[in-house]
Amino acid sequence: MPRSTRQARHAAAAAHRPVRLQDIADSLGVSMITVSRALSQPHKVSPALRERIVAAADRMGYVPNHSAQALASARSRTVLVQVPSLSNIVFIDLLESVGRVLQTAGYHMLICNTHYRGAGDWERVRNYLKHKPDGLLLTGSHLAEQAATLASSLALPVVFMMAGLDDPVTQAPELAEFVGFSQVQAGRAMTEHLLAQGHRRIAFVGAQLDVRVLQRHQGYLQAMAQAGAEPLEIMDERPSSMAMGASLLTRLRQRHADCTAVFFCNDDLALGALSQCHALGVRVPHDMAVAGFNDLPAAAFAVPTLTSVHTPRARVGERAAQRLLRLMDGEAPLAQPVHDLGFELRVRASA
Amino acid sequence: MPRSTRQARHAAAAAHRPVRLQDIADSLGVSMITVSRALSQPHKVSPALRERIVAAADRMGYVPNHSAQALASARSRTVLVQVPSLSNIVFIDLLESVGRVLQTAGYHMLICNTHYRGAGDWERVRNYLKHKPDGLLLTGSHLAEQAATLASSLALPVVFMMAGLDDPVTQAPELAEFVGFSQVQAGRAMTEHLLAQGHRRIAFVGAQLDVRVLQRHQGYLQAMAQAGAEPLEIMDERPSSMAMGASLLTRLRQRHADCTAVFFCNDDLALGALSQCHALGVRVPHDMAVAGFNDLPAAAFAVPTLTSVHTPRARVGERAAQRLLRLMDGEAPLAQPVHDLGFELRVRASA
DNA sequence: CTGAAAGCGCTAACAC
DNA sequence: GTGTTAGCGCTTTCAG
Repeated sequence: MPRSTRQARHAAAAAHRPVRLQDIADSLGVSMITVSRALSQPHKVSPALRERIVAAADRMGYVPNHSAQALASARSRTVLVQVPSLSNIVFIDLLESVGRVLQTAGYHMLICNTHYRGAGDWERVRNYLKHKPDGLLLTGSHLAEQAATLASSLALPVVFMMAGLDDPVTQAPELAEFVGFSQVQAGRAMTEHLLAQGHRRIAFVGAQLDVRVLQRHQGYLQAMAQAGAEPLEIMDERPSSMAMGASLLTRLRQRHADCTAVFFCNDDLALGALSQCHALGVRVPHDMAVAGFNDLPAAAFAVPTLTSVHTPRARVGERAAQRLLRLMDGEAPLAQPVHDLGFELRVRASA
Repeated sequence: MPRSTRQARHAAAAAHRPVRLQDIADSLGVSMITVSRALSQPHKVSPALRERIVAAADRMGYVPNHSAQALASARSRTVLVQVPSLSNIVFIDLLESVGRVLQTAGYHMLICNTHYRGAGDWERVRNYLKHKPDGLLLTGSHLAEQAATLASSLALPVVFMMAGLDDPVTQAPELAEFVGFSQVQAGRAMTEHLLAQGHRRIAFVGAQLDVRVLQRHQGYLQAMAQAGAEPLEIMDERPSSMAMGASLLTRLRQRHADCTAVFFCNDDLALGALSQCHALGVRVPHDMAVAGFNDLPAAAFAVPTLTSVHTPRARVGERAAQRLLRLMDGEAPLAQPVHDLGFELRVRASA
């Protein structure tokens, strides 16, 4: 930092130095610790004094110093929440509900966006550990192994969201639980729905091939195999988007002209495809049935309305946060640490 | 905390106590401060020693304690970012780009979701000040006044996002800048476009009436007044959504049957309305022209494609973060502290 | 280039 | 119910 800056900063600080506990204590002629208690453990201070202290703190504009609190108490009241992306509404809903629960409990949320880096995810998460979170909320079981080494050595509770239902995680941390639903079963259920409609030439189209997409794909394969139908797939690693859905639909029509139904790994792709069908004059579902996954708000308003799998994102976040709060409170993990919140097929006009 | 819990925690901590600078120093027979410097100001330590220290830190699994760093250095390397909602993609895009810039610069982001509380927003923000952020990124000028008192007394730099272009903020903090575009002008431009198409009976439909929506409405009113057209409005305080758009469209048709064009305050409403038009057999744009605002990805894929105003959200976040970094670095605010990043009309099929 | 001393603001533990 | 003492892990002086 340049010299002049430091001086300026110092001058400002000197002019308006933040109020500390000691300042309040001095102004009232009591000890600092009493002020501390009055503010954070009110029942330990006599009502009369407590009131005077709270009033003084208010008047003087006291703002606690979180770093000092965390350092002295060895509790940061902070939870590290990892998500692979902010562009996917699934994770936004997760963050929203997690945030609500944690906020109510007086915890703050540190968000780590790993940008779908896959293998590099852990490095990102690691970078946030310096904040000494009291607990971890992770999406995706691919972090389980590393989290295990870390969390068990630090005795840090972890809850995995949207994971652990399909691949019973062997390397999981001791203080861990899992909240989600079975992506495999969900993929399977949708495929079975399409089969039940009489379709045999059913394609699976995936993009942004992360763990969850591959699991849905597995479910698709299982259902197709069981029905003795030949799988038709288009898998593209590039990020998912409506534009991508439109272009994949075109590719699908070229590559598998006889295909009568398509199961997209998410609604963004499906919605883009729906739009492309309209543009190409492909009638949905008459010429081609289209299904998605996640049940975005837009699915029910598409033309035609989109058949999809509704996933309990908000409830996953809520439950995960609630469980983590208990674990951070010292409770032992449940004997059955896997919470299956299920999913629902939403059959609409497109398939 | 129950007694047993505390003991368990303590036992675990004793077993695997986190590595401190002192531990590394001891293992190498140097002083703690040298280790500190080797890790955070490498140029101040001889290359040979530095290398040994870094290796040891790595081997021992050292993780710095952010609270201790912040407390000792009086810099938290944390930025408080306030958004009114996570359900609105506008703010997600903002967070995404802000996050990218800050992460690169080694800052962490503390997200404060104020849930469109309006007047209560400041209380929420206040609650995060205990983390002693080095800077503030706020959305909405309604926080300017309170931020001014606070920030100037704390010498905290602030950048306002999506604000300050319409209502020259008088009470702004000294160390403040503004990044956004004129919502009023944007609302006006869209209305003028509809007027230019020959429409006279143009309605404005708003929901979730926050500052920005009201500003767009102002622009609409200005354009209508200038054209000598009578304004038709439906304003609903409830949260915005596609479902709400559908129901507001119905209400509009009932209340103003002769209306030929409608300007929705955002794309969510407009997309829901488009769907409802389809359901009601209202041909767009023939029977009714429909326009939105924000240019969501879905706008270009709607049927028919949706005319909207494209807003530079990602660029706003990026610029705001960049400017805040400079301010936190001690630079003086620009003489012209208002950054107008403009907007673009995206004329498509619906209007 | 390296080190010693002091202290950031707060809370845990133990008095009284 | 209130106070005293000590220390959390690190960085900032200021010395050499």
